[in-house]
Amino acid sequence: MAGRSSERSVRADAQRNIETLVRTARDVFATSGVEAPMREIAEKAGVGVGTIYRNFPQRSDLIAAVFRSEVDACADAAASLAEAYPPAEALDRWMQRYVDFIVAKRGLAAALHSGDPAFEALPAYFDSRFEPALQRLLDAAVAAREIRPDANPYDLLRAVASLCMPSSDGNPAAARRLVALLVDGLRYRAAGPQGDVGPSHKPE
Amino acid sequence: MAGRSSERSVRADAQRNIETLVRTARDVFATSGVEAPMREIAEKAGVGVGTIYRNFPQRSDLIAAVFRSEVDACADAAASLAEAYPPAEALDRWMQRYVDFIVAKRGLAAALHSGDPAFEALPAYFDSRFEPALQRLLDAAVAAREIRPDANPYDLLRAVASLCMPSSDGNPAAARRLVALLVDGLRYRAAGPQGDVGPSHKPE
DNA sequence: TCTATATACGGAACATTGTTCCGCTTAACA
DNA sequence: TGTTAAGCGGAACAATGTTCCGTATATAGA
Repeated sequence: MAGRSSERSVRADAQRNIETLVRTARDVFATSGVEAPMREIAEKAGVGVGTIYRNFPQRSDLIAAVFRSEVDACADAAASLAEAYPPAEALDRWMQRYVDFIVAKRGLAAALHSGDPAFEALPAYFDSRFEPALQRLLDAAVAAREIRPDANPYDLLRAVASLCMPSSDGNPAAARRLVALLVDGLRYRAAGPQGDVGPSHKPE
Repeated sequence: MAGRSSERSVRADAQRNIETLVRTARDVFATSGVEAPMREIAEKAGVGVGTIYRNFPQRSDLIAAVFRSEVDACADAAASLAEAYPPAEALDRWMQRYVDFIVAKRGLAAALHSGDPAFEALPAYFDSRFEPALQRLLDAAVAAREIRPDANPYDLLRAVASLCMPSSDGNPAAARRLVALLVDGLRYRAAGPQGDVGPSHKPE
């Protein structure tokens, strides 16, 4: 489990299976919900259930792995977007990407509150990946004088998540519009006076 | 389910069993979590599983019934408290009662987002019971000039629920303190200028 | 390249739990 | 008190999480 420096390195087929399983589980969860049977995932991945349990001792471990992998994918998108677009546009696009993540993973998010110990560390992981990613986008946009300087990633992430929660039931489009509005509010042109437009962290 | 005026009235033992089951299920859910086996509930209630399924065709129906019953208990407490205490104190006490409800029913609340059709109507029921109950407490306190007039029940209920969400993981005491602070903020003495202290509904 | 062996695999078997079914019991009414 | 239908208990069934073990194979070393 630890490094590859132990007696024998991890077998290549095992590594392949782990990756295939996480990818397949992601798709199955998206299609059939997070309560999909393990057998179905095993079958779609072309492995036996034993293989799943070898790598993910509990069902919740597989769910957690999918969640982590999706967090990674979304967080990594920040760097790609930052390279491909001007700061403000990269920020816009990443926010929409983040909305997609929140909406798509609502089912998983509900499972997180189930009290299963396998999920304990996930909120911290969420923050540890998303806050730095967003911070970098914000910094770049501020440096380019494209947005107001007084927004912090923690509040923004939570504000967007909150905006998505109620509306994601019906139409994701509504959530996207709300978030677009919020991000627009960060821009200089939208805030003549330094009003309380963007969500900023106020201790007290 | 409807009235007692149909052919034969509901048999007394059936009625008794329904009530016992809801009460027992509430206790079992509180102790063993909302995923407790039906058999355990049946056993603790002293009935067979068949009896449960006669009255609650699906597991989720029993959960919904427990939720509704707890909402009722909490909402009804408002009237009792209004009779027993001066308006502002009744409000205080009911808010703490509501905190207890939110904290205790977090497990159920997570289940509500599972997409099960049996839970579809519960949020609406939640509002339909709590908003009028709190509205009455607020009106009384406003009439007695004990609190600011510009708070609405919808925002207050949601604000308190939000306050409880993160902190309820560790210690309910923290949630209670936060809510106490919030309710204190409603009082006249805490708000010299008409600042934005209490949560008030701002369209826009 | 070939062999030894620990690693990993597949899937049947087991355990737990939601749900159904049906023969028996009993409350309600005349 | 007898009739009847509602209600009851719990065995049986079905679905699903998890374990186990005989078999297959990737890897290291000769």
